[in-house]
Amino acid sequence: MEDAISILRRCDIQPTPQRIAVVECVLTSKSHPSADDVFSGAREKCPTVSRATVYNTLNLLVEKGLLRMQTMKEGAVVFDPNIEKHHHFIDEETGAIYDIPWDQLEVKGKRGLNDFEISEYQVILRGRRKKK
Amino acid sequence: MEDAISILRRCDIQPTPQRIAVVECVLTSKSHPSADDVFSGAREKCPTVSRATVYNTLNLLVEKGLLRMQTMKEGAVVFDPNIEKHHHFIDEETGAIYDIPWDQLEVKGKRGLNDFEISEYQVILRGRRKKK
DNA sequence: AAACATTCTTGACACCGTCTAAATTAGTAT
DNA sequence: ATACTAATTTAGACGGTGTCAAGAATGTTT
Ligand SMILES: [Mn+2]
Ligand SMILES: [Mn+2]
Ligand SMILES: [Zn+2]
Ligand SMILES: [Zn+2]
Repeated sequence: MEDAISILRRCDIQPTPQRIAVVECVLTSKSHPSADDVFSGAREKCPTVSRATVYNTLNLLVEKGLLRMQTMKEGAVVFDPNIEKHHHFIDEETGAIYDIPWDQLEVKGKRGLNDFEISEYQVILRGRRKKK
Repeated sequence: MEDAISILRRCDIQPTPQRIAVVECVLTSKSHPSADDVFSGAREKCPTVSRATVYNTLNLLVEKGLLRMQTMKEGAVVFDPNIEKHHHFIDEETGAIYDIPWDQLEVKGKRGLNDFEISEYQVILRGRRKKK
């Protein structure tokens, strides 16, 4: 796993303790944390970090393409460290969001949408995860 | 087009002037209005209606299945009077949301998702609408 | 009219996300 | 090292969304 400082430097963002804490929280996450989740996590590594800095850093990471912002459930957007194209499954009971690999689903028929210039798309599935 | 009063009666909701105004605004809409859009519209028909009543009525209509709540853009959920299964295209420049008929897209490959019990799904496409 | 049930309005509240001004920090020049 | 400057962070205010509780209004029953 690449170092948080290296990641920030590679994107021309000065690595500060606050930003490092945010990066370590959000980029190592395998889930889809909200800004507040990241804030809580970053606080443990850097107890002085403020809410504004967390938001600023998250938005910066989105701008630089290290992170995707997704609006999939009401109440708050979530941040997705998985920047590869993929789909999502949302467990309606727990609220958990699962990544579905891109090649697991095939979407056909986009030829019919002549009026639209599609820059991206994804399938959003809802239901509940089978407990096995 | 069925009468707003008839719609409410059919769903065992007492038709009041406020609820009629909300229903007329949201169910005749061919777009995807936010709660605040509905509030503005309902105010014109019933200038005394309050924000709380608009929210209460919208939630009631969702419970009764006359309306779908969708979270597709950040900031506020939208309400969808089209309760048939369909997909959505979001114009990233204007924010407009367009319905894509269900049979215009085909999603295949759900066989691989054995761990998930899918109750619903939709494709969300983003881009910009071609001006022709 | 009086009592009751339903609905509506108002305003408070919690939360999300942005913004600004001031304070702190880091970097540079002398 | 000191002074100056630029970048960053912080704290709090702010506007917007959505919910809630208390009282007012409305409508129905006796
Ligand atoms: Mn979470
Ligand atoms: Mn709108
Ligand atoms: Zn994801
Ligand atoms: Zn729709």
